[in-house]
Amino acid sequence: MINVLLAEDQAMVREALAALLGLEEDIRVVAQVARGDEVLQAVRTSGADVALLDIEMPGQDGLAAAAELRRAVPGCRIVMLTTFGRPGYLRRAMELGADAFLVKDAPAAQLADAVRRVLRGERVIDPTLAATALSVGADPLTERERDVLRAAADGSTVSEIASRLHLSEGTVRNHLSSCIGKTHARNRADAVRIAHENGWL
Amino acid sequence: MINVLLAEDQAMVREALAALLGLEEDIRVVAQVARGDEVLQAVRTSGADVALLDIEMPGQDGLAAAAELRRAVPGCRIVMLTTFGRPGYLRRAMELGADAFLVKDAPAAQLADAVRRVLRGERVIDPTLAATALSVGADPLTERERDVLRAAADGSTVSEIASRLHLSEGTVRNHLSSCIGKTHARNRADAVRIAHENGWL
DNA sequence: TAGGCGCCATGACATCTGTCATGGCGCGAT
DNA sequence: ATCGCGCCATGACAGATGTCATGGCGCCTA
Repeated sequence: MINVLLAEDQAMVREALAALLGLEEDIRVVAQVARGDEVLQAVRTSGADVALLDIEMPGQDGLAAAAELRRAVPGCRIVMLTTFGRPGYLRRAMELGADAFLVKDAPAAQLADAVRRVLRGERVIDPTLAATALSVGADPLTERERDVLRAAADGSTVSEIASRLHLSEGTVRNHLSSCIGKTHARNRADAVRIAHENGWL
Repeated sequence: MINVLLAEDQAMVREALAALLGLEEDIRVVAQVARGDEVLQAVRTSGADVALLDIEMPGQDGLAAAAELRRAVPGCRIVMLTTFGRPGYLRRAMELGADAFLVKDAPAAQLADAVRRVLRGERVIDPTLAATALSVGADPLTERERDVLRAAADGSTVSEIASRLHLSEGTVRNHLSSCIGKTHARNRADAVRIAHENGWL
């Protein structure tokens, strides 16, 4: 019997996935959480063999939760399950040591399949997604450039970003200009969009 | 026995929801589609009593599908099911004559509950969401302003938008300025964000 | 039929943005 | 110990953006 923990913030989706996994004879959902920062605790008390982690979650995102889990409970297998097949997500998940990466677009049968396979020591990744992730390349932005671009993502002006990050306006403009260049964007908003789609923010 | 059609583009979520509804004694999922433009056809051939429609879907969004369905098969109940509780979505769904509006954040039990209730002629809406939708007010943008703002959403420049919509650059700037004023935004990107969050795009 | 409004346009203006050159500081690698 | 690079900053410039006044056209409504 495989013990699975389910981490997903949308209650209806989470419980639906639990119902789906419940149909399998050899799988049992032993814990459910809605926040990233509750994953570790729940894995410990439930003794789950596999953690199924969504990425977009409050508290702490699924990638951070995976990193924490990998350190604290190395024996627990990690399956990332996300709406968005952003190349950067896949890359970060793999660097963190996740065992599988699934998108919610995939047929439901792949879920139970992935759970069984990671438990046998296999790693499960959509080949198409892997290919695009490799072709897109790694995040070209520096730490600080990411900070600034994130701060610009909601439509803030340069002066607002500058005061929020305690920088001069010139520095903010320089960082943004650099982001625009590195992402091959036409302007700030375009750079935000591209970075977002690639999973760099 | 209640016959339900499920329209949701993410296969894993769709099949999970089907599994969830399948646990109910009195509910049967008789059709599943992944695109908005396949809803009507599927309702007709399956003879579903209730259509469960996601909003974000390829082909045609769930709201358009609901409008089409309401006209062609008035007897079929409509339950909107969406990730985002955007006020504009709720408002449009209600104006279209949807019978229920659920967000995926809600507990799973509400799904089957809503299906049963709409079949008894009730309308089901989250009261909190209804309150915010009313307080936010209706979409203040004109048809054309929405077009222009949509075209600006991907970070396009004024000249690109102008040529795409066959307008002069001045007109585009005027429309955008008007959008910024009506949404109380600080600039174009902010206006896009606000309109998006409110479900106006 | 007169007014209101959406839509399109022009021109002028102030401001914001994006780019570039330049330079200082700190850190890690060769 | 020198080089490269991330990081921060300044100043200057061109071009993009946002605002405003103004006006024409068509449509609907009072």
